[in-house]
Amino acid sequence: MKMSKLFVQTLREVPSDAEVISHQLLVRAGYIRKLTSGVYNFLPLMWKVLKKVENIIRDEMDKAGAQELLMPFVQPKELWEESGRWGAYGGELMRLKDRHGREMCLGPTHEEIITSIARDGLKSYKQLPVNLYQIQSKFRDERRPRFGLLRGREFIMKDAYSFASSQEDLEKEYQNMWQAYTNIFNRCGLATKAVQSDSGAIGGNVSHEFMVITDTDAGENDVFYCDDCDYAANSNHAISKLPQAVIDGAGYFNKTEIVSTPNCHSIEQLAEFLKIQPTLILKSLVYIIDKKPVIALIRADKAAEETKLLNAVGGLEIRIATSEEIAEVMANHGFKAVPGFIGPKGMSDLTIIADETVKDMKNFVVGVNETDVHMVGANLSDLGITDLKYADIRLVEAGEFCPQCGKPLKVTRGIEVGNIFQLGTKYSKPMNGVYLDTDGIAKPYIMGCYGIGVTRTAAAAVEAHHDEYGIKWPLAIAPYHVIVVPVSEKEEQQVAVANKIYEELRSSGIEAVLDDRDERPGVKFKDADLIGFPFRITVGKTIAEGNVEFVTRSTNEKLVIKPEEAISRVIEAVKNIK
RNA sequence: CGGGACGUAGCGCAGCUUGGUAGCGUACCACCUUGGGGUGGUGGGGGUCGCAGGUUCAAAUCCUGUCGUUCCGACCA
Repeated sequence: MKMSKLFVQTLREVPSDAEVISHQLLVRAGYIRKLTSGVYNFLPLMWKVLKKVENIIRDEMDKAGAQELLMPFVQPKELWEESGRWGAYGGELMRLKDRHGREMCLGPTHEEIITSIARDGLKSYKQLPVNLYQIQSKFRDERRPRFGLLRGREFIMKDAYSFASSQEDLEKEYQNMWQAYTNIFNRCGLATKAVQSDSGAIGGNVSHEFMVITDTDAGENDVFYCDDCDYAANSNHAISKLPQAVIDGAGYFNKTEIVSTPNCHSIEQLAEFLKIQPTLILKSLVYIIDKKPVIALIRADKAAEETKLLNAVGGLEIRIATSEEIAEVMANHGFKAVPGFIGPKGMSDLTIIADETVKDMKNFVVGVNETDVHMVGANLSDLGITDLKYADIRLVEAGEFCPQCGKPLKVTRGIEVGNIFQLGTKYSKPMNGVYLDTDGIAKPYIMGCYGIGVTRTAAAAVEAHHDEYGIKWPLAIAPYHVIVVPVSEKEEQQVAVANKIYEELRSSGIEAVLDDRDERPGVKFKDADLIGFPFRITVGKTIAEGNVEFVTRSTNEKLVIKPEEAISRVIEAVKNIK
């Protein structure tokens, strides 16, 4: 491809709406263009990158025995009602009506469709196990699209679904996909960590997320991991062992009584006022889960993790209550305490979830729904709670100890590029996706699903590989392998040699660009760095000695070598990725 | 969805307070210049000032509404 004809417009300035580096660079280097919020045009350079990522995925999925198909993007409401998700899936599901008023949605994922395909075709245990996948655009009407391709509304995803007749076969396929994913991300030049993750409100099934570790804002997930063993988990799923703490207030309080604690609105103020550790305080939080108030109790030096709490309740939507809503809950129970003094007392008609940390607390401090006082030396029996459910709803913090080996946990941020999930019969059961087993009995498929964000993977590669000048694509997913740059279009010898190198590269199957623009060298170099060609062959004044300059973008290492050697280095590198 | 900010040329922005010819940089076109890290100059093309309504002799500017974008909090590939 000649640079003069390549469809790319580079920008000097950062677009005002681009927050993270991958978004900024992909726009500046002419890969993407926003159409509307969370929806992007993939321009020719981007499309080449995406196709390479897709083809790596295809190759590994096919090797792993999966079969590619393609399902529709627009889906009928009826299937979603069968699975129960028409109601359960929130605002992310883009719903629309056709001209006859039939309700449809844009596919955010395809469990319903694949299950309907499977139940038509997979009738016998003899046909199982099977793994089917597609690579396709998805649409999720995100509450807040941001970070460019990292969280778009329309994005390209590889989604695979496996069907098995036993849990053992499912687990075998799960491991199979785990290995395929490891291969895929390695080939894309991305180091990933597989971490345990939350698997949604329904069912306690197994799932792992593949995270690209980037300690920047672009990593939206907190990942806790242990250096001494293989433990790694998303913050919404992580567990930990806690260090020893003072959790019995017997030495601090002689008896159970109500004491005055004026203006102690925060845990810090209260702990300081009473001259105790926060570990002796029971914190009471009010959440709104599926529109109903829920009381969460936790030792006050720890924070609640909302996804865990949501799962403990079995709800779909969670948020912290506003002060108005707290006032309303108080009023409904005959209290009028302000936040800071609320507690579970007299709230037994509400769902009350207590964190595991609460179990061992004794003679603690707790709010009793009366402003400016707390009960000290209290135990749960003093509060008249009749119904209490214990669950782990605690947010893990760095420095707590690994649940497997007891060493301190570390935290980092990660971009989730893939996820594997043991679904079980979550969809096959309600949708009547069944096969006949050896005993002649119809049984639901035991399913798994496996996703990779294709567009997100490409963006994550930019997050992981760039410098102040631009992108440093891993060779396997770069739009082109090499750019050949004659320094001056006026120098006949430079132009002639550059042309010859370019033609030789092309005839060797190398994806090359020739920068034939009549631009100053600075412009050409800046564009080459920004766009991120893995190799640059510059033909300049050193051609007088028969040499060219060979620059490796990943390291910015510069060599002055013969043209033939530059060519063979590129050919060799490209051979090694295939 | 709640809270803040912003909509003026492809991109980045000024102008608005105090109403009166729509500007700057960059990108694009032409010519000259320069030729190893976004060279310098001259001349050009390109804008219903997000949209609608209102006030006014006159609205980018003031008022009302609306749509869009974006940042901060709860979900996910």
